[in-house]
Amino acid sequence: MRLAPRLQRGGCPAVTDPQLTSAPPAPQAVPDRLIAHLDMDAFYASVELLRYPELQGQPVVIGGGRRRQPDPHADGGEQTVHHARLRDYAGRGVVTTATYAARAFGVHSGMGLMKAAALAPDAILLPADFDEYRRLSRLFKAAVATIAPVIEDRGIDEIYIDLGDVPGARDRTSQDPMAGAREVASRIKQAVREATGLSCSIGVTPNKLLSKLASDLDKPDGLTLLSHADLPERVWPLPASRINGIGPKANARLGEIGIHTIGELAAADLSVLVETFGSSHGQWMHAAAHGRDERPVVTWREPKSISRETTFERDLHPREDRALLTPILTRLCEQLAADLLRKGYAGRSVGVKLRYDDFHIVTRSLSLPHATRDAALIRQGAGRCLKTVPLDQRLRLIGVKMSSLVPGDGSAPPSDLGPRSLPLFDLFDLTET
DNA sequence: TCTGGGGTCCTAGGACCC
DNA sequence: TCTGGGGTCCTAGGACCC
Repeated sequence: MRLAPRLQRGGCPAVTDPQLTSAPPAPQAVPDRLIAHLDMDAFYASVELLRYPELQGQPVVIGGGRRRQPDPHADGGEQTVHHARLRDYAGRGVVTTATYAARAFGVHSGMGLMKAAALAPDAILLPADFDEYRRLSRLFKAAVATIAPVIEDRGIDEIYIDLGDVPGARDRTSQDPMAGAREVASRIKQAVREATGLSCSIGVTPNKLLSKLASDLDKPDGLTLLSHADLPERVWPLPASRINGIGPKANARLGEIGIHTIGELAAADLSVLVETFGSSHGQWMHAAAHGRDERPVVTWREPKSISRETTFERDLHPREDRALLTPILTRLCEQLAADLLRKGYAGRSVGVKLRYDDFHIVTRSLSLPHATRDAALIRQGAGRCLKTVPLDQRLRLIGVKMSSLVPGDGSAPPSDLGPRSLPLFDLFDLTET
């Protein structure tokens, strides 16, 4: 069951429960928040178009292989590059991103490349270059930070920005109460363009949920401002699946009870939603459809887990292909150990993940006595996990994960590893046990 | 011509402790 | 011997997101 994103009370130091205060706070005294969501337009594909401007306007798909062609411009750029066509692809890759020209053929992120090739055989296929995408990601985020420093990272190509304390963002004119926010968002778009040569789309609303929706309303290169008053006209006609957190499963169940749009979800009987999705998820959905979301912009969180996984070029049998599987697993553990070292964490829990040829997934994990980032100990733990898993069916993927992360190398004495090992005194327990 | 890799959060049952 | 409840940790699975 999907999370019901918690509707937290955002950043209020003194949480005021109306039932506990003598005078309820005046609604006008609490100013609306001003939250932006910024989404880079077809990010990976647009980065590739910077590198290969001659592909501008053509259908281009990013995805698949790990090989990268030599940079045609590195040696003076005179020779013409011969790009791979989608029709020549054979393998198990998926579309990571597609240019808008390729999307016109029905190609979209997550689609198998073989299927995409059937739709757009002449599209150019480029392998992903994550180092370059990360470089431009840092550039655009740094550019935003010069104007609005309160930023929540949501991955390589999108962020939330709290505009609340940005000078001028709350300025209003008689015609436009959002004039200040509009001006600040325009400056942010301009700064991103100057720093990277790329366009982005921004939504500005009172909360993250609506801003995420709004940034998608006018893509590419859009700027959309919404208030709660705009809900009936701009948001309620949209499909329920546009709400961040309503995925394919929840959407299908909504369809079964006759709910297709956000407006229908907003009008739905709360008790029916709670009955269908459970108390927490049902109430969250109802609140979301009414545009209510108190989550704060979070500028930093500790990572919860770090993992490595790989899909094989062909399905492997756990026993027959043991000679192939063993070094793959060992290598994943070594990469994971290196990731932990680089990021400065050790983990107390080791887990493995297997995807069988029928796509069924099995996971196993175990807790270690001490946190570690040692490849050999990770490998040992993964081996123990594998002993408890069915191994009579071909595998498509194998993965290793460390969780229960602690900062450092895991060498701290056990007494520093957590509350479990600290003496606990119960002041109210006067009995001897 | 099936469907990558790296994450987060939630649920739920059982163990174990008080 | 049974009754009773609350809390935390561990583990497995699943939905969802970028």
